Amino acid sequence: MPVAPNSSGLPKRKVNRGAWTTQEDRKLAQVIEVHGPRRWKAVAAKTGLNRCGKSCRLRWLNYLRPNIKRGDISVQEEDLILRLHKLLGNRWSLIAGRLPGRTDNEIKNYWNSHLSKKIKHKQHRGGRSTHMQQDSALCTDGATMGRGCAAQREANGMTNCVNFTQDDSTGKDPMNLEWMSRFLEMDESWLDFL
DNA sequence: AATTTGCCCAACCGCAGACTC
DNA sequence: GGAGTCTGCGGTTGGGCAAAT
Repeated sequence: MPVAPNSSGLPKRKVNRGAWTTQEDRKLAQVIEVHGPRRWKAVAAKTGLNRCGKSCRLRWLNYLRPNIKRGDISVQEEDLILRLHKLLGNRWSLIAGRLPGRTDNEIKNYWNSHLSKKIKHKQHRGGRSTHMQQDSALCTDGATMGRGCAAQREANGMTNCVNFTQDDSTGKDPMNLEWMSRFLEMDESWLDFL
C-alpha cells in the first residue's frame, strides 16, 4: 500500500505498530530514564522507533514501569477488585490505583475474562440475593456501565467517603489491602442502610 | 496430525477533559 | 476566551496459544 503524502508533499513516516520487541523496550526505557515518563510525543520522537506517543505511554504503564506485578492475582486481590468494582463500576484506573503493582489494563482484562463470568454464573445459580450481585448486574453490561455507573454513585455522594483522586492512585503511597477491605466493609453496611 | 474453537492478553482506537499558547 | 494539542481512560480488537474435536 502506498504511503499517503502529507501536506508538505513528502510521504508520511510509517508509524510502527503491533507487538513491542525487546530492543524497542530497552530503547524506550532508556529515553524515559533520561527524560521521565511525560511529554509522550517527545519521548516517542527521542526513541526514534516510529512509535506514537500513545503507544509508548501504554507500553510503559502496562509493562515497563518498575514494580509491576504480573499474573497470579491473589484471592485477596480478586476480592478487592470485586468490591471496588461494585463501588466504582468500570473505573479501572481507580481500581488499579488501589492494587499496588497492578495496571488498569490487567484488571480490565481479568474482569472481562474471569470475574464477569463468575458473577454471571453465580447469578444464574443462586438468584440475586445480595446487593453485590444486583450491583454487578447493573454494572456489567458494556456501555451502560463504567463512567455512567460510577458517575451515578458520585452523584449520590457514595464515593465521597474516600477521596479517590488521580494523585493518590499513582502508587506513590498505596494503601494496603487490609485497610481497603475494612473501608469496603464499612461501605457495604452503609449501602445496606440505604 | 490437522483443523476448529475458545480463551487470554497486549495493543489500538476513539473520546473527553486538561493543558498550552 | 478559543483553538489546537496532549494526556488519560475505557472499550474493543486481533494474534498467539492450548484444548477439544
